[in-house]
Amino acid sequence: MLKNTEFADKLRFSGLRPTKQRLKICEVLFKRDHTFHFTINDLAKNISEQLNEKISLATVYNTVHAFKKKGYLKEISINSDKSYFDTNTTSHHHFFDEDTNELIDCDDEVIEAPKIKKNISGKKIKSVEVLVKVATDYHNQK
Amino acid sequence: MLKNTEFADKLRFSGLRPTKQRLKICEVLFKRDHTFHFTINDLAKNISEQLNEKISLATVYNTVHAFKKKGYLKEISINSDKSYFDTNTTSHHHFFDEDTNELIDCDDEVIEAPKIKKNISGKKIKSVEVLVKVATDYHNQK
DNA sequence: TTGTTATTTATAATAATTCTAAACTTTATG
DNA sequence: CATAAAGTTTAGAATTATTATAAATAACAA
Repeated sequence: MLKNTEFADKLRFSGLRPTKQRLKICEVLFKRDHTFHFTINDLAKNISEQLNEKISLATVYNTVHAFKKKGYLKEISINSDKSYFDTNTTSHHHFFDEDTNELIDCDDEVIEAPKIKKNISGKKIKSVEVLVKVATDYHNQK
Repeated sequence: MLKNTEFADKLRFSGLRPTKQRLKICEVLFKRDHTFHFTINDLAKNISEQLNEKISLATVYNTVHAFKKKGYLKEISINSDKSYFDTNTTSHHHFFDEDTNELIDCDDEVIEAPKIKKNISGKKIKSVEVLVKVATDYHNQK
């Protein structure tokens, strides 16, 4: 768990100025025990509720994208009209519960890394991710 | 390769009335040798170019969603502001080329199905899909 | 300090998608 | 085959997520 000065150092180190807004967003995102899956709106809501402060939506967008670019956040692929982000930036997989729209992280202990037997020639593999969609049995698949 | 009357039967069989518009969309989507990855706009463009006809965008949306619900199309998960669909509804995997934004299908011969060692209790697995992102080496990961 | 550069902000612009309600088709039934 | 009921199509409006803009502000280096 990082302290605020450590966030500042880390930001500076990545070439991002440690502004009030960015430090607050760090608090909300990274001062937690578990992975956080969120949309920009979830995050904006958390900021105003937890810190009782308002950061302009544009800044939240800017910051999330800056953090993603620096590798502090990951964008998640699910079929959706919104973008989801993940504070877990390690290589990992997901269960997606179609009943509740909940996304659950898991690692290679739960889902064994698939073997890639051939690759596209001239290209390097950047990431390998598995998405397992689940639902209760009676639920029609979407 | 299906004929138009066969499309009509198939639609009727799934409880969808075989309207002119739906039959045309079937032609564009399913009278082809290879998998088609498309956005709604790609499809609308194909309709107007190939058939030289205009189907209302709303209808294209309606139809694609109806076809998806009936299992004739699959929605694909990539981080994007658009929804992508796939005429390949079998269980399969994807390479995503970050340089060109191209999506390439592959099956278990190329990417071995990952083993799911634990599942969420009370849930049934609806699908298991692997997404492999690739890029040329010098390319910064997105 | 002071000047330069990065960042924040409110707001406008854009783009994908969904909604609406009227017109039109398809289908089932008498 | 006439007709009514139900399903579809349509243009356009509405909604929603996201990006762009440009002026005000804050951080940094000298």
